[in-house]
Amino acid sequence: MAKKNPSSHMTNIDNISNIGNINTITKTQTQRRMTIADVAQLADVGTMTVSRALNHPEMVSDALRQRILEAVETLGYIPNRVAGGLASGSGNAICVIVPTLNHPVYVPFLEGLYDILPAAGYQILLGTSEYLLEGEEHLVETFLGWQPIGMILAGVDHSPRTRAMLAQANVPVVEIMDLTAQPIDINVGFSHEAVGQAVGQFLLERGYQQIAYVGNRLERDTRGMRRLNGFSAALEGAAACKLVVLNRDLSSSIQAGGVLLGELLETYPQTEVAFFVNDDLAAGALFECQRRGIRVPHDFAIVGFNDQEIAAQVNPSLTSVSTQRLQMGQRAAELLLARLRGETLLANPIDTGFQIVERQSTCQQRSRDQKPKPRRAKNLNTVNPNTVLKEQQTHET
Amino acid sequence: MAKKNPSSHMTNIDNISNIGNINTITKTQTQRRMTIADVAQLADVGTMTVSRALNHPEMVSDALRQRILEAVETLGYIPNRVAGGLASGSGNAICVIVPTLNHPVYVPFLEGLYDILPAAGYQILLGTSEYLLEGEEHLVETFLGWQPIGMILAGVDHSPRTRAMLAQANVPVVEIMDLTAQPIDINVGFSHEAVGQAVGQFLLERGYQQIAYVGNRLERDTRGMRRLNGFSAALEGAAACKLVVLNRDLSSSIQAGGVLLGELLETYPQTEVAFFVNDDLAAGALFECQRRGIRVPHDFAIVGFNDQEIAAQVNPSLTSVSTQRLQMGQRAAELLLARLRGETLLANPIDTGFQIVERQSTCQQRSRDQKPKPRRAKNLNTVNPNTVLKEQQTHET
DNA sequence: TAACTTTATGATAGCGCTATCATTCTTAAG
DNA sequence: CTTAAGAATGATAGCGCTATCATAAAGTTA
Repeated sequence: MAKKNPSSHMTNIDNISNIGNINTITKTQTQRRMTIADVAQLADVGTMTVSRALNHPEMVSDALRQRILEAVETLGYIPNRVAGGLASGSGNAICVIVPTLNHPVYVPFLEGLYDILPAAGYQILLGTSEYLLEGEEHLVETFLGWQPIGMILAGVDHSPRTRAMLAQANVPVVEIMDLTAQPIDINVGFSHEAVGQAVGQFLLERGYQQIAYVGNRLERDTRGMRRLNGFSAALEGAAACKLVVLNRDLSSSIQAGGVLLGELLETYPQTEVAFFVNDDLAAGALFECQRRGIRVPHDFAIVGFNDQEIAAQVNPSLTSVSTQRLQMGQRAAELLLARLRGETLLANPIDTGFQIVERQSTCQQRSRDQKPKPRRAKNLNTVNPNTVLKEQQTHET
Repeated sequence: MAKKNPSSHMTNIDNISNIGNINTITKTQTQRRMTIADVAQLADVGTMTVSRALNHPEMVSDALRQRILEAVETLGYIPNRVAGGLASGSGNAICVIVPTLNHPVYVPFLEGLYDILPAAGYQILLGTSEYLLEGEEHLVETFLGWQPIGMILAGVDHSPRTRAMLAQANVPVVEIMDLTAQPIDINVGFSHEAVGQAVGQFLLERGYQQIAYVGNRLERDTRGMRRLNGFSAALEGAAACKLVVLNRDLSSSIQAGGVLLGELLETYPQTEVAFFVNDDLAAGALFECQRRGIRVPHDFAIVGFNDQEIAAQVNPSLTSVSTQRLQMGQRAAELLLARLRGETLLANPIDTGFQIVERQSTCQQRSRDQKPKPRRAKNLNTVNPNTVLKEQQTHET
């Protein structure tokens, strides 16, 4: 086959752009933005009446409200919330800090927030700390300048200055995705130690002994670290059991999973099962196994974390730990709103729990010498991946 | 094996929370937030000097600046940007509207923005339109109330009212992810028609005739629709060629890909290749093929869109169309900043182009009766997935 | 030394809005 | 018919900051 020209494409922009001389800086008329005074004048009322008509309609007579709304329409007036916030002494910004957007885990959580907070009239300011405490500190400082009425932080580890600023700002704070005995204020999450413990227990019960924990940038990933602690604690009891930890500095992703698997098998070829810090890594490891002809779970078993969609969909499907991410976001938002309304929070550190979802990438009973046939993966997609019991039944064939 | 108790875990919250009577509403001292006046008083200067010391340090003598910074430190003063923005007449918010966070495509794009804009001192307000023009309209209205100095919108389709509001607000606008002949202002993206065209051409060249386009919520997905238009146009020329379109209302995801594949094969069993609206769907279809024992690409070929990481990592790897998402975000941010600085933009509709990345899920030359052996997928992960030519060489064996 | 810059600082007046209180106009009660 | 109570509206004074101009202090030139 002849070498093809590289399939790179650019539309002919000339054809598209030579429509007119748009796009130079021809924003001519610097028309003043409409203010509440303009509306008041047009409707022949005072500014306060306009303000009321928009914010407390019930306080204004029908006739005037009608006239005012017409004026608003005519002028295309949009209230300046910055000024409004300043005048009323309380803005409506809620600041949210997550480690990264790059990891699909934070997305459902954010969705939970975006479902609720904007609908309640609040504006979300989002920032990413890149897993750095200093990043978080800097964001908190910046965000506080926006006079937020609430803050939502992923994680319970914060620099002292972060804590100091939050304390002084006197703003409701929700810490999320993790559980701590000393929350700053509100705390919604689950215990990562407990996850590690449970998975360790789970693997022991299934007869695994040569066990690996595979992470990525664990120095920064305090939650991954905490799972490791629980994991390691669970395995400590078992005498025959050996735990190795592999940790590298790759940008966490599917491909990294493949790379890490390669390293793991080179360094510790006797490893029977690996618990990965997330499902992307686990999936990457699985794909690499497929390429190398390693049978999963027979030759090598895989456990992921987060129960992302990919875990349920690959073949063999991945055993993982499901967490209530959307729910965490929603609960965080609800609790914050409740606090803003001045309500007393009954239970505070809220444990949203987790579930080990057992799928095909781990054996139900590891038998050291026997060679069980790989399981058929047929019709898995008709099984609702959200129901643990069903999925477990699948394995009971 | 005995039925295990469902592996659901909750940490004992009582153990954790009964540390003290934190967490009732015990935010006692409603200490007034520090203002610039407090700093001025402590440093024994005027408020303007404080303002200058913080915003234009070079205008203040060393001695005073020193004293002021100390006072700031002592009081833990954080400037109120809301008030500052109001006073100076120009805020520093930049509003960004994307269809969803749920789709990994928008994440690298947002990263591009978050790389550049906050570093330049701007605050990003992010909103999701959920693929609805009314959603976008509502967000634009809300956002304009924050007196943004710039807006970045995904897509070039907007409701008339959205356009009107943007026009009246007189704010620089960047439309992104798509290309149009009539941009509102700045436009960075690529042509989805051209993508469809190119993929159609690509498949024809490889000898495919029974071709499907598989989408999800195409009514809303104007860009997917536009790719379909280009695709269909490209196939129109070929006489023997038949195009079927499958479109459902599922929440786009890997699982949906499997479902859609099932439907496609039931309804049009003779289909040879399907072009999916995104890689998640394509991957889901691939996994379903694996479960059904359908050989890809021999029995059925798959083309995805977006060149997400999963496309390169699954086995067989997926042919897809790569787009410059991170770059689009960065360019958008840069162009917006340039415009804010008052610079003239040379080229305006900027076409960031695209590339068809040929991988293992499509045959290089479809031979209707011959049965080529499935290709080995070995060592694919040593190939840099960002380099098209290398990947194509892989196929030239 | 007078006249003129230059540099550093402060006083003042808003930015666009809303909280508050005063005023007017109704309506009900005595 | 008077008075009290309520409902609707407006005038005013800030919210915390910065633009602007005025002022004071210091340096420069002839």
